[in-house]
Amino acid sequence: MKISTSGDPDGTRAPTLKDVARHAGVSTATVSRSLNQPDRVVEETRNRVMRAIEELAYSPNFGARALAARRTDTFGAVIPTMENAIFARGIQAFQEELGERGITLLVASSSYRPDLEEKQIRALAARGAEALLLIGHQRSPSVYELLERRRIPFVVTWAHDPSQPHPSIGFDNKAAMRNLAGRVIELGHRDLGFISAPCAMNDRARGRFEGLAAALETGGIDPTGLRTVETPYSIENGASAFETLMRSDPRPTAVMCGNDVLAAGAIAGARSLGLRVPEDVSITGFDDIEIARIVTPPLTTVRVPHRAMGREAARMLLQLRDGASGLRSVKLEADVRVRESLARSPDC
Amino acid sequence: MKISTSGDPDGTRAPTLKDVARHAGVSTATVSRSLNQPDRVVEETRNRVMRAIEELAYSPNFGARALAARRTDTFGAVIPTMENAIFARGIQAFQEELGERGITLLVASSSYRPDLEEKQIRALAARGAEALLLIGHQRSPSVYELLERRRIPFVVTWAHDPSQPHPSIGFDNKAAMRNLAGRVIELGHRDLGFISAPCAMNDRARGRFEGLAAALETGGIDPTGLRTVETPYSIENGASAFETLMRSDPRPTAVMCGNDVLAAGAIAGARSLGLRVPEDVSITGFDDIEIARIVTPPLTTVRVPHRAMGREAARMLLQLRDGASGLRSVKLEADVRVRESLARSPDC
DNA sequence: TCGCCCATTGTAACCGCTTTCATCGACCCA
DNA sequence: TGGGTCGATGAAAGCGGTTACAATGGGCGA
Repeated sequence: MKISTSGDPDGTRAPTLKDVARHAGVSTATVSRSLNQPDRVVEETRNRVMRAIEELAYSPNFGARALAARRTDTFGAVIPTMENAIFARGIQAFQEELGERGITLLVASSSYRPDLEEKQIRALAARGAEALLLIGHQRSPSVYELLERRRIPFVVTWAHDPSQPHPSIGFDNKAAMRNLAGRVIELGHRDLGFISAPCAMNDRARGRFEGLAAALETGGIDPTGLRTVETPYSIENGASAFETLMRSDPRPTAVMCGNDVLAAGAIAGARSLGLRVPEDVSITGFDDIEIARIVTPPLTTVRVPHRAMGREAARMLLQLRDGASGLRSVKLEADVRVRESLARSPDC
Repeated sequence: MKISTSGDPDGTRAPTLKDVARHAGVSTATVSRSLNQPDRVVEETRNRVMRAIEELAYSPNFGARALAARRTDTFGAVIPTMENAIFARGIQAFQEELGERGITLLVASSSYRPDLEEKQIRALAARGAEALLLIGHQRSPSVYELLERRRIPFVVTWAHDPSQPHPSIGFDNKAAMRNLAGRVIELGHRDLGFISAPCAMNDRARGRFEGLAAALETGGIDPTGLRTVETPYSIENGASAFETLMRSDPRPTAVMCGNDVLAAGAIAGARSLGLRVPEDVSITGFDDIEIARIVTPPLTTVRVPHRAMGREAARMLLQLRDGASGLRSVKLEADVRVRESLARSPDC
């Protein structure tokens, strides 16, 4: 057993290209080529190298490789939360699409906090992310400036707003909510409650609110009668917001929620108040995540094109990274899914 | 405006330390110090440097920094899936604990596939992960060998099995399931169904199965009467497995599930078969994730110490990274949570 | 047999950063 | 006033890879 000559008597240090080269009796260039351009190395040599790699349990240092090759084959995504499944399906599709192209995805979450989002974006940039997926349009101009200056292509998802300057792949939150609210109103509901995510710095939440407001106007309902509670996404918050709304007078006959998680909480809240859904009160959600189908009764909600967004975002980012420019935003459809949690108003 | 002298007429290249140094009229060493040991640089100089950093929208290249400093301050975790919330809370706690120590977490998922898990572990190692969190004991010896040779400390979570050679932080899946099954049997259930995750390469799933088998034996019930379906975790699979089980004769009066996701599916399946839970059939889950409380009826399940596992894993890994050795496995408690989905057998 | 070409491999510069060591003054005390 | 000390800064050597370019030698045609 030969003792390593470079100060590491312990054997503690991870093996490097140089170690492999020495072990195989070739130069570092040959090892590198064996790994990256196998056909440029004659088979016998390559086998020797591979054996050395095996024997030393070598794996290349990603940072060093990225540094030398000026290529990371890494994309990033910053999503508001991983705690519930809102973004899971979309990110999964995004990842699958990238994986097929040999690209690794780094996912970070911002907890819906703009400052953390900026930090995460910087961290991903520092780690060499060559393109980024972001959620929603709204963020500090300094972030856009950073991305611009670092020439990091990005795409906004989960929203579609042609008035925004940045390319996006998503759906019209406002229109979707307007449709859904239209259905609710058609069923005779006049006293509505709304449980929303905090709208500050969340254009999706705001869009949904505006959609609801627009539907009220169209339906000839006084928008000042709308009771709204803003609360972060969670089952518990949904339940307690629901209970708050139910204490208002007149009591809502339908409670619409900014997403399915809040709506699931609302259903739980209804149960604990002894109210039947939808006989006593209708409840709607948004997103059509798995939870929507398993609560009792199943939720009327808006089906969001999760997987399509992820897939399209991947395609667009790949093109952008490869130098494409002037790509157009993609608008996907988000349609209403009627299930049992919505029924005619008991007041009718 | 001074034109950069190093071949980058486009300004395309991300700014480097050198650019900042030149812009601020100092050496690269000073810039580096301003960032990493601010007190070793006189205030006026530091301000100049910071301004330059700001103006150039500089952020350090992580790979290069790691390379030079031989430190990444990055830990990794490989979990089987991100699609449902099984691991979300634990990982969240893990991340929080690490974040307080200035450590970044990289999370990868293996889709319950050993080959992918190994690949992800290698990828994390290549990215410089200084310690790893893994789920369950069972994996190829070559993985353990790799970790050993690369001297990457790791900890196994979501399982506790003192007979295993590697340190773990978790609970006894078998004992927990045995307890739960004991309750079920006490309530008079004799004909049981079990919906399990695929047991191959999943020691947690197998432990749960063994716990159930042990409880049957203790209860004097013929284990060959147990109907089992193995299926990957998902609501849909839970529902169809439930329907399969309900076609067996004698029909189970209680269906136990390997986790809450399958159980939620089972409840949905019961609904679509027109069966009442728990009057016609009892259903139990495992994990006590959010979903357990919001399905109707709420699930009887096993409360898993998600956050404690994540927190303890972080602490142990920090110690291991800092050279500690001989740390002992930690056994946490996982106790039964009785809710309405479990009732006395209708056969009684 | 000689010379040329090309496939194969090696040499060494460089990627962006940290860190050791040397340098340079300013300041203090004798 | 001279010498020693010490804090601030700079020069330069790597960290572990990739790759342009050079060197080598075997095969082939004339």
